[in-house]
Amino acid sequence: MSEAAPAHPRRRNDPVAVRRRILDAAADAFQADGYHATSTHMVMRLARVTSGALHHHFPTKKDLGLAVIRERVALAIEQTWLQPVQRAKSARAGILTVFDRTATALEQRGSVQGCPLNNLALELSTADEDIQAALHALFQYWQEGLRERIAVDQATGYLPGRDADALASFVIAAYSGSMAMAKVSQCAAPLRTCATQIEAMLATG
Amino acid sequence: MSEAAPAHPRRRNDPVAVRRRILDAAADAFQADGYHATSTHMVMRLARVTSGALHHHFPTKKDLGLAVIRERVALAIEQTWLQPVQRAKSARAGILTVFDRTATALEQRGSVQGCPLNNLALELSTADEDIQAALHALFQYWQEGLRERIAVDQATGYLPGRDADALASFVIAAYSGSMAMAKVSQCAAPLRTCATQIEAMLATG
DNA sequence: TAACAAACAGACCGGATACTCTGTTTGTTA
DNA sequence: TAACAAACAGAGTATCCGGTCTGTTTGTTA
Repeated sequence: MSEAAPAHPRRRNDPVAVRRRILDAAADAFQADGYHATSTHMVMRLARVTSGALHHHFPTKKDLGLAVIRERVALAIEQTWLQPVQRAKSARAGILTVFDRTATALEQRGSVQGCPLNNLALELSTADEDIQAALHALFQYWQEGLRERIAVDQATGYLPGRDADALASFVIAAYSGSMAMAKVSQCAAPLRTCATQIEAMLATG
Repeated sequence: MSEAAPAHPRRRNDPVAVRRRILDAAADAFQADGYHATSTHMVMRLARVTSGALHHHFPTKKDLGLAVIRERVALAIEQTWLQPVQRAKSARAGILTVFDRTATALEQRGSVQGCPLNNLALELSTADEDIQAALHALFQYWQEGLRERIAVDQATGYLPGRDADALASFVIAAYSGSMAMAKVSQCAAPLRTCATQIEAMLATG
């Protein structure tokens, strides 16, 4: 009477939406404060859900962590790395675009929280086998996406060199490391420096 | 009667030795499990000290963390990076030696715990101002040591290029990032790959 | 419409965690 | 030798944290 039913009738609180709220809140909190420093109570508050709801969707904190890695961190890599690199006119241009976008975003944001994958990777990869496996899979996904694009450019003559996989690994390492330095120094300079070096490297081959 | 007094008489339990034991235990535990995942109780057990002793030397866990960063992690950087690079016949040779030694050590060790500075940096640099400052100072110390050596090589013609500081920053970023990847993949391959790329880079300039 | 299960709400709990506090030994100093 | 403080020993505590458990609403299905 007071509320109109949606076109496709659903439960009062859409469980999919609740699950998404929890995942968003957890991803934000893990990114800002780290996994261990984030309490489930904090996630409940941020997502505006009760303990019952949280544990209905994610029985344990580890389940929540795994879901964040597989559904949020993976998405971040897809969107900030793989898609730009695939859509750019060259692997080199794509990589430099990602560095530039990231640095610019950090400068505008004011604070640097770092790369979500690296943050969780360094904190958790030695703690739990399942989480380590999930993180490892993401790094491989990242590297494989980059490798493919580099291989395309090499085939069409845009890039010299031979070992596309090594180059992909190196680019990811340089990005991860410069993000770590940016986080500690709270400025984007290490990222810009890194981009310049990689630019020169991909030019001379 | 049952115990002989030392040459220079001291208290029964040398407080300096106790402090060192605590610091060693904490450094190991932080490196293996991370700061938040390590409880003060665990540090007490590993160092074989009581709560009274621990809190006498380090009133809070944060004090302990700061001391580990300033007295243990700094030492690690000095010993594994700065000294080898300074003593090598060239910056390039020194850098490659460090990569090779690290990779070899990891291969022999079987497990990869990562770079202690990076581990703590990504976990804590956004959490506490004092700790962030200590970590930042260490990165600068590292970068400055590398920069000096690179500048020397450039002056004597061993290395081309101009911006020694940018190069130092890049090398540290690449090392940090490849250590992160090594930790997640639990193998030294990313380090070896990274070393090869840097070798080529420093050769062609 | 009766049975059933998904989706919570929210009180409750055992254990852990960082830290405190009091007492005691021991070396130093006045 | 008396006073004092460093260097603990170890019991105790407030708080928090992840997780459980029971009850209730609500949509679906037979």
